[in-house]
Amino acid sequence: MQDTPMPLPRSRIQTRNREAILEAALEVFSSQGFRGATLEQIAEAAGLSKPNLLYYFPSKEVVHSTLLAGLLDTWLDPLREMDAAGDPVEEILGYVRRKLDLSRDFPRESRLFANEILQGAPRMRAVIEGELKALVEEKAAVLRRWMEDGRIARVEPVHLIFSIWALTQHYADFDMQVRAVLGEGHDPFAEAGAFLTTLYARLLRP
Amino acid sequence: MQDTPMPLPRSRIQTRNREAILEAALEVFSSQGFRGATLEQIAEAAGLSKPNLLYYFPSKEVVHSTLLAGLLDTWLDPLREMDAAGDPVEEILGYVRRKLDLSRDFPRESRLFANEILQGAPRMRAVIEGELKALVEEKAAVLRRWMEDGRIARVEPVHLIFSIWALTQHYADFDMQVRAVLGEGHDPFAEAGAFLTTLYARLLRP
DNA sequence: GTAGGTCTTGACCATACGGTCAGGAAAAGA
DNA sequence: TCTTTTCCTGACCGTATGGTCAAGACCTAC
Repeated sequence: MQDTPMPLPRSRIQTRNREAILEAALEVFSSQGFRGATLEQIAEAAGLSKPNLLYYFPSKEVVHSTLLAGLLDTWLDPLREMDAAGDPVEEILGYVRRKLDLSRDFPRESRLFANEILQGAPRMRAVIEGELKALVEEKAAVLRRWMEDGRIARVEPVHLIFSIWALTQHYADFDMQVRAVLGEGHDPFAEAGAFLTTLYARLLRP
Repeated sequence: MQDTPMPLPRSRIQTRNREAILEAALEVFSSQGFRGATLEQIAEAAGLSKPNLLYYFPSKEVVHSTLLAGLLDTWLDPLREMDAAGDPVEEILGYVRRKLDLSRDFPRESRLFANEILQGAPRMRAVIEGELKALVEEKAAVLRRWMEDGRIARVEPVHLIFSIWALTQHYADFDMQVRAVLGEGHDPFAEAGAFLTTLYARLLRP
């Protein structure tokens, strides 16, 4: 259920194959969900046989958990970077920008995460109730301070953060729908960037 | 793959059992995804045996498709109701309100839909590229008109609609995360209602 | 009541899937 | 080179799952 905590030494082959497996698993899990994915599919996408995959990871569960574990930090970093000492509107717009960039550059990771939460986060509950919640509370306090100082408009800070998650992740998770509705000749992420900048500038103007 | 178009006569038992199956299937599919759900689970939740379930529906696929088919209209109705003749801000806020009510009252339907889009909408592509796209274009034209008449601020209309989808559906699809971060003693949907009203009022003020 | 249709089920089937294992191929070390 | 360790695979196993079927229970109309 858990990878060895000790960073056991890894040969070049180990490193290469473990990476190939995780890359392939990301592709398959994010587009098929945990139960929808098969070890066969993952192994093939990684250019290995199924037993060989199971030589590097003891079970399907562990592959999935490893992927999720590596994800959260990347996902939270943009929020961590929001600096209480900076200019409020710039800091928030910067956060929106960085989060949208993640959606554009790592849509599979976003969908993997979405899949997990949709199913009730059976494998991430602890992390969400711990690390994630703590970070949100910390940053909500920063936002509240800015509001009290009259530097941005007053809105419920936690829901402000939710709105940023919802709006940015939508473009990764619902990519198919977004592109279908927009039709050809659009750059969803560029347009989203412009739209979201306007939206938050207007919302936050004191 | 498709239900009989003819509304064939149904006995009371047929009606009751088909309904029980669809209700149970909604519960299971929305929380486990298509492949994660088993006929056994659905049958049990419906109070039937597996072969009996298969007496009413020829396959798992058909149960799922039937569910999806019945969904889209409910999902699109709030947008359809947005009236070009009404007051712009009121109409848009009314749409947001109705969509948020759907998220609150039919979260399972929202998650079923989200699951489907996440996997690339293999069973809904046609409908999204047809009906959904057409409706969005129609309403985007209404919004654009309102902008040209100076009755609401100028923003990209289609992305405005996307933002409403993203923000309202987030509270259904990511319910688990929202509640975990908010902690006890919160009413996510009530708070979301207040937040979204403020957000769109400020965004749209001419 | 009873004949004819509707509904229900236990037993069964084929396949897919996660996972194991014994042994061979390939590297790495001596 | 020879030995040891790491890597890889074909064949296999047990279980879960979607789906079938023959036969019986239950309704309902006459």
